[in-house]
Amino acid sequence: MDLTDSPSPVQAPARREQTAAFSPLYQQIRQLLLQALEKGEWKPGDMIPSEFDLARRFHVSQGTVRKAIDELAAEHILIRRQGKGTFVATHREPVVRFRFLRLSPSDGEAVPAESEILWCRKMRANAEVAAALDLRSGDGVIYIRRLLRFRGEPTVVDDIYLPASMFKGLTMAVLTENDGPLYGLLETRFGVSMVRADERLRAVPAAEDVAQLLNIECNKPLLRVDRVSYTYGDRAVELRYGHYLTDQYFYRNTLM
Amino acid sequence: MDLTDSPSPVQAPARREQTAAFSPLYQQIRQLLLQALEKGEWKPGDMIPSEFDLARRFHVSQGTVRKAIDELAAEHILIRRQGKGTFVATHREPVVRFRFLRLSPSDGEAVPAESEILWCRKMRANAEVAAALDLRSGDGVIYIRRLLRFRGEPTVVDDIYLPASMFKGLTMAVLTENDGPLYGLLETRFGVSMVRADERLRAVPAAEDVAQLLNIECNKPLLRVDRVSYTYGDRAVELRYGHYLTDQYFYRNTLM
DNA sequence: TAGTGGTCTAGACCACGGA
DNA sequence: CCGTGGTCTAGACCACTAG
Repeated sequence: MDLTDSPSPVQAPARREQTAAFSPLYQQIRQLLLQALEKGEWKPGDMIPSEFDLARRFHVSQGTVRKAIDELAAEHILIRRQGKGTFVATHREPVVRFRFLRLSPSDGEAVPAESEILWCRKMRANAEVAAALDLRSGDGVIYIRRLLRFRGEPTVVDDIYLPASMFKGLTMAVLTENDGPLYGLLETRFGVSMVRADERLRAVPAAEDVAQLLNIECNKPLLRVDRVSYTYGDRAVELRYGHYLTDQYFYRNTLM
Repeated sequence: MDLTDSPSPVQAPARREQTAAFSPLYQQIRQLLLQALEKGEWKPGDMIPSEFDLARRFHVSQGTVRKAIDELAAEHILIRRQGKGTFVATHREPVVRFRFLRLSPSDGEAVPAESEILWCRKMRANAEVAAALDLRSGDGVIYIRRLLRFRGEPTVVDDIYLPASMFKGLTMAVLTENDGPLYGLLETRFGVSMVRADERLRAVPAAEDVAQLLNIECNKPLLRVDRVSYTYGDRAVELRYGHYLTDQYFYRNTLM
């Protein structure tokens, strides 16, 4: 029984100042679970302890742990499997990739992307990149340009910026030998899990270099997707400019 | 105490066939609540009965009602307000509109849209419209074309198709005198609440008529948004083709 | 002060997966 | 068969709002 997290349980909610910000027990448990994930106590794909074990560890009831896990499951940070246990989500599972790559074919079946790495080099962050990644201008970043094909058709050009300090050893060779999703690589090799991303979409004319890669004429309309990805604790760890050719594919979204 | 919904409570989950599809009590309650909403028992903006009242009505515990309401609140169909009650969501609240109109300015503050109705006429559904709205080709639909401006700048052209049978009396005059959101009008005047929408985004060159309305040159890249909106029970009730000018605005999205 | 939603508990039992 | 998550209950108490 591990008590290190809370020698005197967690802050008892009963005895608190009326004026203090009220934080329910299950939210505190949620934070403790997030911290454990951040520390790497459980890795993507791992099963975490059972609800009763966690309840003992945190000195709360199983129902309270359950509610904390409910929230993390709703955020797709944890995944519950009845009869088996609760697991740390991983981008290696196709169901997760599906959430982050939102291109679907206008007709026909969805098909896995074929990725070709065109560039990978270290450089210094300009003001825009630095601002997005919460770095200082001039800090080291890894720049990756890649081309995605579906059924052999060039469809997406991605320009990706990652903080160099977090991904030491990420080279062309490493990227090329990885045949799964990029986020899967970042997870297993660097221990960084992407949990959320904000995207901004615009229609833009194709620049010359992108047009060449996609085998289209210059100035043809492309869907440009600017993405900032976050890991636990809302820490931005990736800036990505995507150019999507949407003749045969579309970006799907559900409003609720 | 109203028992009409369930003279013999709801189906007791304890005594069911192992092979039968298992539906937890709280899901059955959720369905009953949805049916009540669909019947119009509570209108958008209304407060629904308290959790304890509903528990008595359905012969279940308050906790079970609570879980049903939790789900409907997560879907933004109901809205909980601590200390006040639980309310039926309405598109008149700005917080809801914000979820369905996802354009944000590249810089500066968000600003309300000014809507100008350009067309409103009844016509017959072609195959594409009929398929999207689950109608037969040739069924009556109402076609609306409108222009949205932000700070006076023409930014969005929407072509909207609605089943005529559901929106009898929806005319140019009705649309013009309505100064709130379209979905608010459909709610209060026709009792149809939009609960969910699926969108498909592409980059396309501006057609001539749209370019004129947006005051841009022909073939300039536009973000085209095809939307199908649903009311309770996954019933499609609106097909909308939007053309967004994304020079000063972008479509925002969060991946989780 | 009353009424609403929100939290937390303890316990019983069911559904599911795997040994 | 056991261990996991999933459901349901009853009851106590807290937090928020409004009259």
